[in-house]
Parts: sequence; structure tokens; C-alpha cells
Amino acid sequence: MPAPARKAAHRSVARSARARPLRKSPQARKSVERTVDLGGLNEHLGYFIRRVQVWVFQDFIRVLRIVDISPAQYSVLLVIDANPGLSQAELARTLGIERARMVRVLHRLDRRGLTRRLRSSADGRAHSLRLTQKGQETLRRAATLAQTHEARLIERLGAEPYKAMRTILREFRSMP
Amino acid sequence: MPAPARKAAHRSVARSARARPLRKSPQARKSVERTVDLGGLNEHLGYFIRRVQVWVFQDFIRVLRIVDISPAQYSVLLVIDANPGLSQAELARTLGIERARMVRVLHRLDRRGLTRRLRSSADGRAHSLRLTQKGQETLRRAATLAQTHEARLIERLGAEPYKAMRTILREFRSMP
DNA sequence: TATTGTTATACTCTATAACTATA
DNA sequence: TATAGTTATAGAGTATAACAATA
Repeated sequence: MPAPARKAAHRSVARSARARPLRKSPQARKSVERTVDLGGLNEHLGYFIRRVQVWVFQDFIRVLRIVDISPAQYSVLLVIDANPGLSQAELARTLGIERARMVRVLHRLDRRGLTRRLRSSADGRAHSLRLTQKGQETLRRAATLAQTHEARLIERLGAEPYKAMRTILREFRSMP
Repeated sequence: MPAPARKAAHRSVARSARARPLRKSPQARKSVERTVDLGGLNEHLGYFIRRVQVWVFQDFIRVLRIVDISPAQYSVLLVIDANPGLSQAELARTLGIERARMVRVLHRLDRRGLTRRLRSSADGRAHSLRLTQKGQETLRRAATLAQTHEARLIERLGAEPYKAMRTILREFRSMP
């Protein structure tokens, strides 16, 4: 359910300190550039959650570019793989993606030959979702790359903080 | 730098268990609806980070609807307030928002009379950003509401996990 | 009546390229 | 040559409403 990004762009905050003449103007404005104060933002966890989340998506997209699978597509493939035959509505509710949005996501995966939509035998309205052979192969390749991404996240957060966040957030997920 | 949402929509995963006849079809498909397996997604912290982040934005937007301030706008107001006179480029880099995107954000805040863009005396190219009187008042009201949101997040995560994540993520932020 | 898949509309956000005016 | 502000464009995501077929 993410917002893919094409390229790593955002960097901000900590810019690589580059040596420069550093003119002594009244406020020495230029030298301040690297130390902008976040102000009250420091008191909002949501801001920092957003920053990590953006980093995660950018890294994920970069690492999985070879297979051209976005975070949203990856989540869809994994859930179909784990629940063959489930419907679009079930899938959408599970991942928190709008039903209307899911239609396009699946259209695209179908066009690429990664998924199939069969008429459900139990419910005439519903589609029964499956991965194709190619879909399973692509998922396998994607999963390997996704592990690389995960390793980078662990390295970046530190093993202990990573485990701590895992415990905390998997709990959060199941809440009402 | 967020993606505002109009209304709380996403719910998914844990649906309020509703009593139902529960027909005993071969796979009892319907009863499965509430227990769709996330599969390999369980091994990706990024997925859970994304879910909390979405919750945070939705809650923030809902709580601050009275003042009509989005997460992105709020972050912009806070940073300008803490660094009066900074330029658009500095602001954009600090928050990880594209320079081009920042133009529109500030246009809108200017139109609402919350911010001002003055010509910088030090650099003829740059704008010197300030909050107006109205901007400061709006920020004050927004900050009060944002504290309400923060309290909800703490309640939702638990005080200890909240503090733990705060420590972890504020560290993450300053990394290269 | 409610749900499923679908189409359509409006808006936000990201990424990119290009232009101008300054430095 | 590089940077600041700007405009424009393409694509993805979100929120909503509405519709036909089916339950």
C-alpha cells in the first residue's frame, strides 16, 4: 500500500560537510545550513516514523528494481501466495488497500502474467486469486532481494533496536 | 512530507468478529476472512512501519481537521518557527521534501496568510521565510491538537514501547 | 439490502526536467 | 558552473461515489 519512488532523492538534514570559504557575514547564514533546528518536530514520534518509512521504501525500490516489484506489489504477491484462492476484497482488507485501488494493482500483475483471477465457485461475485508459475518464480527472486533490503535495515537500525521495533510493531498491527 | 488522507478508511486485518451462521463448506471460506495469513510479510519490519505510519497520518489528519493543517504543513510551520529567515531550499532539505514540491506548499500557506516570503538580503536568489502573526496563532492551536494526537499514539503503543521507539528512531534520523 | 468487482473523479505526493535569475 | 525559486509533466496513491451482478 505504499507510495513507490523512482530514485533515492531525499537526503536532507545531515549534508556531507563540504569545506568552503565560509564568509563571515553577520549571521554566517551559509554555515547554518547544516544545522537547521527541527523545533517542536522533535516531540513527534510520527515524524521519525515517517522518515524511516520513506527510507525503507526507497531502499526497497532500489534493491528490487531488477525485478520491478514495488512494496505494494510485493505485499500482494506474498499474501496471495500464503492464501491461494482468496478474493480481491479479502486481500484489500488485509493489506489496507482500497478495493478500487486493488483492481488496478491486479490488472497490472495479471498483464505481466504473475497472477490469475478465476471465478470463485463458492461466490459468483468474487474472484479467486492465484499466482502463476511465473508469479511464483518472480516472488522467489523478489524475496531473495527483499532479504538483502531487510539486512540493510537491520544494519542501519542495529540488531537490537531492530528486534525491539519488531516486537513493538507486530503487536501494534493487531490492535483495533 | 506526508500523504494526507481525507478520512479514516483502512481498517483491515482484524475485523470486528461478527457472529454468523458460519456455513460448513469444504474450506469454510467465509470464516477464514478474518484470519488471512500475511505470509512472508511477517518477516519485513518495513511493512509494520508502514502500517503504523499510515495510522499516525490518519489520526493526525483527523485530530487537526479543525485547523486544516496536514502533517506536511505542520512540519513546515514548526521548522520555520524554529528557524525564522531560512530559505525554501534549506527548509526542503531539512524535511526531505522536494524543492519543487515545497513551492506549492508555501504558496498555499502564503495564500492562507500563515507564512511570508521575503527577499533575502544576503542572497538575492533566496527567500527568507517567516510565520505571520496569524501563522503563529494557527501553529499554537495546531500544536495543542498535535499533542492530543501524540497522546493517542502513546496510548496505542504503550508508554514504554513509545519511549523505546523514540530513542531508536531519533538516532536513525541523523544517520547518513 | 449488502457485498464484489469495477469505473470514474479529484486531490496529494514523488520524481524529473527545464527555465530564470542570481551567485 | 552551481544554486534558488519556479513551472510543467508523468505516475502512484488516497478518498469517494456510483453502477451491475450476485448474495
